[in-house]
Amino acid sequence: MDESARLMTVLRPVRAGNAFEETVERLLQAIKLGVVPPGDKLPPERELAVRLGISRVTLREAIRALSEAGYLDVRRGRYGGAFVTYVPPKPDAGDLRQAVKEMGMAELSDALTFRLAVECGAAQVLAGTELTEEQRAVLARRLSDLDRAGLEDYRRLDTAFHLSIAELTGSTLLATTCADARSRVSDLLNAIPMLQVNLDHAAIQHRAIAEAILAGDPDAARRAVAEHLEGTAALLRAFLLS
Amino acid sequence: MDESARLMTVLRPVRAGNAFEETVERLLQAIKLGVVPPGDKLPPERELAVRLGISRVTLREAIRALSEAGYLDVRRGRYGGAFVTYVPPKPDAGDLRQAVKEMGMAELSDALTFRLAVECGAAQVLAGTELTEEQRAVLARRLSDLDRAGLEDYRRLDTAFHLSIAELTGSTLLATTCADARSRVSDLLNAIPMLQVNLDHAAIQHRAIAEAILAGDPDAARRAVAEHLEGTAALLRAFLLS
DNA sequence: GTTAATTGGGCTAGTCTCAGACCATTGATG
DNA sequence: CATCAATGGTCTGAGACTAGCCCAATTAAC
Repeated sequence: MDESARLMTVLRPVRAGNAFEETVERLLQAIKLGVVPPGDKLPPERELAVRLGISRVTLREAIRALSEAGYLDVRRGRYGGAFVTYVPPKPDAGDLRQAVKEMGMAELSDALTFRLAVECGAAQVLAGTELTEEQRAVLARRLSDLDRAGLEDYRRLDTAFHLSIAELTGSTLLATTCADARSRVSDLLNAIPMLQVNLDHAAIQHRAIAEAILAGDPDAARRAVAEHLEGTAALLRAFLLS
Repeated sequence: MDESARLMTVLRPVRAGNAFEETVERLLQAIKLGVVPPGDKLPPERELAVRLGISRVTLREAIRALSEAGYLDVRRGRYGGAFVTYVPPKPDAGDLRQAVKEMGMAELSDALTFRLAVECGAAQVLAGTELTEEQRAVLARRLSDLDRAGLEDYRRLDTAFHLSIAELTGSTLLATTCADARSRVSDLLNAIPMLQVNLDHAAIQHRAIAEAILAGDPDAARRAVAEHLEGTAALLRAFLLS
């Protein structure tokens, strides 16, 4: 609360790391968020390097690192590419404690608060928008995909549902921010055991979120998202103490 | 709404530009948000370079560029430094149209949506928190500073009030995101003429925001911020058409 | 089989960026 | 008026990053 708190905020590091490190982070985000699902491959190196705005050399270093770490399987030749081999580890409370330990409690709390704010904001904005039939269909589709998901695909489709809300606002900034917020907690979410009672509960909350948005009720949308995310956060704390 | 919208979102450029360009952006943000007010100086080069995580050479290039552009006055010797000379230009509808033209309508709409979402999210989160006496005092202080502000300081203190809300949540991520969102529209806000009737209106809205937060009412806080920002956005559009 | 298209693998010369050392200037203080 | 601490100004050698080019492997299609 210092007068110069804003100095710390604005005059923070310009770059989070070198190009190699940032590229690894970004690819890991694509993999862990399920943007490129297991079995699919990344775009060709030349194209990907252009998209990411880095040289192919740097991109290849990042891909090699992820390949050695077991996230990718790189194959040469036509119809080759960097195939995603990563599948989220089975939920485990030990992994969870380990992940939180590496992260630190302050950072965890920061990440959870951040996610709560931006996802509530996105839902509220979307609920306050006149939606086209196509937009409504996309949202409904994501919800039904999630409802029908098996345990294998649950996390990926859950991510897809949540991120779709931000994407449907049409704001690129908001979409990237929500993706960033989600990826900061994705390892933790993956470590939470998936009990049927919790899944049922989440399904009801997801439906409430979609309905509030479709009904054009920003307050209800905000409340529904807040309730859902606070429930998830509580679950996380519970398994941390177990 | 394409299935691969998420590919575009995640596999976007890793870096917004080279170190020099990003540093100029960041310093400009500090100056335009009033984090370093006119007449004050930036931290010494050596210290600033460490904070920004860049070399002194690169930092000096950025400072020289801003100095040549008239934002800074650099003086040597003990008690020297890079002094901020920038004062926001007088509001002008022509400047506004010019700024919007450079920005593009799509980007403008993105920035406004983004700001709406993150600032509402921050207010909602803060309202849902048990506030200490110190936190309440900071918020009240920022509000009264703004109420007593002259036209000279109005924008800077308005920024301070808005950013304090995010800072008080204790989330660094949220604070930096709100600062980023604000700086994307700060040139536009500066170009809006400050009519007394609008200032009076804004003062009432600011008070409503603070009261909702202090009362611990997330829905009211969200609504108050949304109303305030939508009012500002409407004002902006009005002057764009004038 | 042969071919051709696609994709990963690797090299090089040039530019950007960095860390660290040293120089030049200023002005408060004794 | 001499001193000295704080600050900007400058240089250099090393490492990171890039653009562009060509090579190697793979496989569908003929």
